[in-house]
Amino acid sequence: MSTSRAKTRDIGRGAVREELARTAFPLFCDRGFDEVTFEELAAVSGVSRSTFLRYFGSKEEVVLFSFDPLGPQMTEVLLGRPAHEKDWPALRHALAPATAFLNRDPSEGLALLGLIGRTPALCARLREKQAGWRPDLARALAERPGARPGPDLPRQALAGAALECLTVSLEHWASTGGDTDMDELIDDAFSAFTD
Amino acid sequence: MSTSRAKTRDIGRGAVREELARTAFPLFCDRGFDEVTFEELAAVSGVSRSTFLRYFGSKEEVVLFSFDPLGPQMTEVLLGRPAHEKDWPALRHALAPATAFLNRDPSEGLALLGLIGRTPALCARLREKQAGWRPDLARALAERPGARPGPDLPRQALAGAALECLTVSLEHWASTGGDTDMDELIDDAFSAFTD
DNA sequence: ATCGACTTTGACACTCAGTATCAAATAAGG
DNA sequence: CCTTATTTGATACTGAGTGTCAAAGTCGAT
Repeated sequence: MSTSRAKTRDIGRGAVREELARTAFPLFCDRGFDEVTFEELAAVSGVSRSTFLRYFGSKEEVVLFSFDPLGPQMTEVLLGRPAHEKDWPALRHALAPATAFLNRDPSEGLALLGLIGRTPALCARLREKQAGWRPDLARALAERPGARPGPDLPRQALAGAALECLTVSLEHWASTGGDTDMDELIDDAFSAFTD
Repeated sequence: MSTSRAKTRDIGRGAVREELARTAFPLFCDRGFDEVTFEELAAVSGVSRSTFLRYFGSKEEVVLFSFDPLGPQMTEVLLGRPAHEKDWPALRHALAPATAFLNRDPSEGLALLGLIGRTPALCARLREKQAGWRPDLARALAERPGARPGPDLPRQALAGAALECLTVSLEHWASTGGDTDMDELIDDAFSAFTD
């Protein structure tokens, strides 16, 4: 069947992307994102420049594609929160996939955030990704069980603010070397709106 | 004196930038940001490609440099708010320079936001700029008259949320063709956190 | 008005990201 | 084994952004 062939192909593609990104990451950290060319990445990975470029639409994607699943995951968590829970606490719980992703291997998460933080191009692209998650979270807020109908704008604002809380918390977490608990930081950021 | 010479030089530089950007803007709107090259911009403006590039570090700057004053302006407004005013309302007032900038000529503001909205590279860069304003706003929150000392994170979160309210409001304003009042939209976004 | 120091300009060359094309290699299915 | 679809790598190209240099322009001082 053609759909199953396509499916296995995508799985293989994903695995290759992960492998290529894994070999590329140390180079970025050592020499700086801007100082590494596709040619070197290809050489280190043992494929041609053409092939490397076919797996990643841009150099930024090599670093940031691993964030892609977070948007859908956060949306799913949000939709699964109980009906009686208020929007703001529900959004707080929806950030769990992000913290889980970075806490899986904290030292690597730290290296990743550090690299992004000192590379403007990566900051910009990650923010772009986050901005793409916001409408989905807002829609999930509208569709959650027990949601009251109303205008869209406040939900967009809440979703955007929640993601911004995540951003500032991660920034602070990375700047302190990861020795504070990430979830406590996010709680602090969130509580700025409730007390 | 060398400082006054330098000052007049910077004024001249700013005027040239404004002029170059003015002639470039219609081209971007007509043909799309990515389809216009520096060579064409230079040709239309009557300067060489080299000169054009010396005035703008990147093509995105040609469109976005006009947002640069907003950060300092918003910070200044925030610092001038009365001591008894709570942080959130004060931040609401601090967004005034942004609305003023776009409402000065609404149809041009609409064209500007439209161009940005349909150009991912411009979205990303503008978000980068906004992200740069956030720490300044947070610092202003800490330094405003009557500020209570405390951890930095909540202030960063508040400042980031305020800017996000601005973003979603402008997005909504642009998507509805500018026929709703911008300040009412921002009020709606802000009130999502107070009711 | 002319000189001399400084700045701006434009021409040129260069690196690298990203796109497109095509032929050879390779894998999968019958 | 053969056919067909996919992947790969080689090559060439456009355009962004950087750097250098010599010519042109600016401005103050004499």
